[in-house]
Amino acid sequence: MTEAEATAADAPSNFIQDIVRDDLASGRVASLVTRFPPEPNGYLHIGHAKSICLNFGLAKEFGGRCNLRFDDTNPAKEEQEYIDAIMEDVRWLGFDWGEHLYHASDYFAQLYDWAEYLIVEGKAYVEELSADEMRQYRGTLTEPGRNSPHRERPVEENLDLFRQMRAGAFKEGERALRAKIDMASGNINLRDPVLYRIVHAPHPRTRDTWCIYPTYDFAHGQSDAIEGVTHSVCTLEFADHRPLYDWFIENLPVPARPRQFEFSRLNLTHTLLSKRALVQLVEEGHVAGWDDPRMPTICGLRRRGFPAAAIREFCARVGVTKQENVIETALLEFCVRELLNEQAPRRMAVLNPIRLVIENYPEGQSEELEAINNPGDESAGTRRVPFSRELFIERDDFMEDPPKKFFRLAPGREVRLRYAYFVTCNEVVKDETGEVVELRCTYDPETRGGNAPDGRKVKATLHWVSAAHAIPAEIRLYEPLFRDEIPDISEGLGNAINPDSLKTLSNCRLEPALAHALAGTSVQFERLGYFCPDADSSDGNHIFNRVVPLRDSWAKIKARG
RNA sequence: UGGGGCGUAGCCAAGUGGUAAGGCAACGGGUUUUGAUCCCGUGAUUCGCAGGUUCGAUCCCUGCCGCCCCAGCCA
Repeated sequence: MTEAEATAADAPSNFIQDIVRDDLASGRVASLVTRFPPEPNGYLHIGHAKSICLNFGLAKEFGGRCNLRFDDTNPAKEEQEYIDAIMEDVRWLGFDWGEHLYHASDYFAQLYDWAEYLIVEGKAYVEELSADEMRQYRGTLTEPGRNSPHRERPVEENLDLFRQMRAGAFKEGERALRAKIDMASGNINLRDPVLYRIVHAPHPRTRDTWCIYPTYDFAHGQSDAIEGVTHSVCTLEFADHRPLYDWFIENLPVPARPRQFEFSRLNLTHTLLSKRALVQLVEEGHVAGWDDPRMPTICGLRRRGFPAAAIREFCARVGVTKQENVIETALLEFCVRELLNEQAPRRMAVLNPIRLVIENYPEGQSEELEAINNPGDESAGTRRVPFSRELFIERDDFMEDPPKKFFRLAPGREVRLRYAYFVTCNEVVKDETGEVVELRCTYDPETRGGNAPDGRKVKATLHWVSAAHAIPAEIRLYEPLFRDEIPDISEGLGNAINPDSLKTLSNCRLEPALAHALAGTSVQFERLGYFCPDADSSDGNHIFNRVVPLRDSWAKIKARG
């Protein structure tokens, strides 16, 4: 168990854990069964990760199980592509549903029978009002609805009509099956909700077996009951549906009595998590795709280099309540740094190179210096880094006329090159535009490895690469996709988007050990941040994503002035 | 003006009758061959507001205020 997981384990339990514990203790349920029920009409995002961690986490904690169930009741919107992507994402997050992979479509026959049962019981009827007319009859939030003129059809007629629906006798929208509950209910979900609608579209799994499909309300609770789900955990916006969920459970001969519990969904600053907004980002071309590293999708986060364990830790830290919340992205980044600090090997890379020539180091000579792979983990070992007369250092690490608090390299100043030598800047070479293009320095051979035998100290340690040995690379720096904490997209996405969300640096230099960095594995570029090879990389074309920068107190000092 | 949910620090979040945990962020200080990590320290005379009950209220009662969700044959 990592330190991070220990922290999460020590956290006080949330209200759902309390409910489960009580239900198990009282014997109301023998063992826990939860489910994660995505609709395969889009990609999973970090909000789903919270639900996945909750449902699978509960099952693991209490020795129960968690089913993966696709809520595939609307073939007009759903696709196999999404089903496959969702399974990949859930697995990547570290969860296993074992044999328990289900689809609401597995239950279409049973659901159909239950619909007829309701008709026979006089609790459902075939509607032939149009969607528009139904809206008229439904009333408003403050006014009760009126009964449909078809509400009192005889059972036989309803049965006949419903069977005709199933047989394909009608076009979409011409008929619908409705529950007969209460058109005057304050809860609009109880005003004779639609149970079945006609959809003439092939279903990804059942193909053309059906042309009528159950609605979410008619499918979800019954699916839970069929699967023996004991605790059906969903987000707050479904709380209004609970009375309907319970109505079906009470009025149908279902094999079990699942119960629904609601928690508040995750919101994150500087991003949007609604499926609609995410689709729009992709379709309008604001990002390169669902897996663009700026996207809050699971595949985007994965490509960016966020470890699954960091996402799990984040989900554990945000808590589970019924309170509306907007989590600062700083917490997510903290979880990523916490884990990567522990695990990521250290390397040196220069993002914005400036040449540094050591005048008293022999031309043509080079040597290898030993560097520690992870100062917090001795078992990570060491590596050798080539050093020579001409190096590159970070442009930000030199100032010709530095302010008081800047203690990196400057004319006449001595600093340490990490794991190498002390160097002193003697001369600044500029081009015709006045830009600094080269630093002429001398080094002290006695400081090999980074320590002065005479005990003299130096204020800064810089990262560097040997010019002749370095490998060129492109590095992509990411900033939040949206300018504001809570994006205002009322004028469209364009105005809300951060124009600097992606900055591409094409003149970067990496130490040779980075030539074989593994995809999906992050490394720390010392003093800069965590980086991860991008999928766009190819042989000889190294591309890295910045997962998250290191904390930077100099940046704060500089910003204050 | 209907129904449902929620109000504890900048952001999360415990506590639910005995005198406000913890994390993130922020800000100080120490260590440091990463201005990183690590360590130490600093926050609520107060729990949306107003009354009431009580020796005692964030917690119980009453009223008020604020925010979110619901009028798809989407989920």
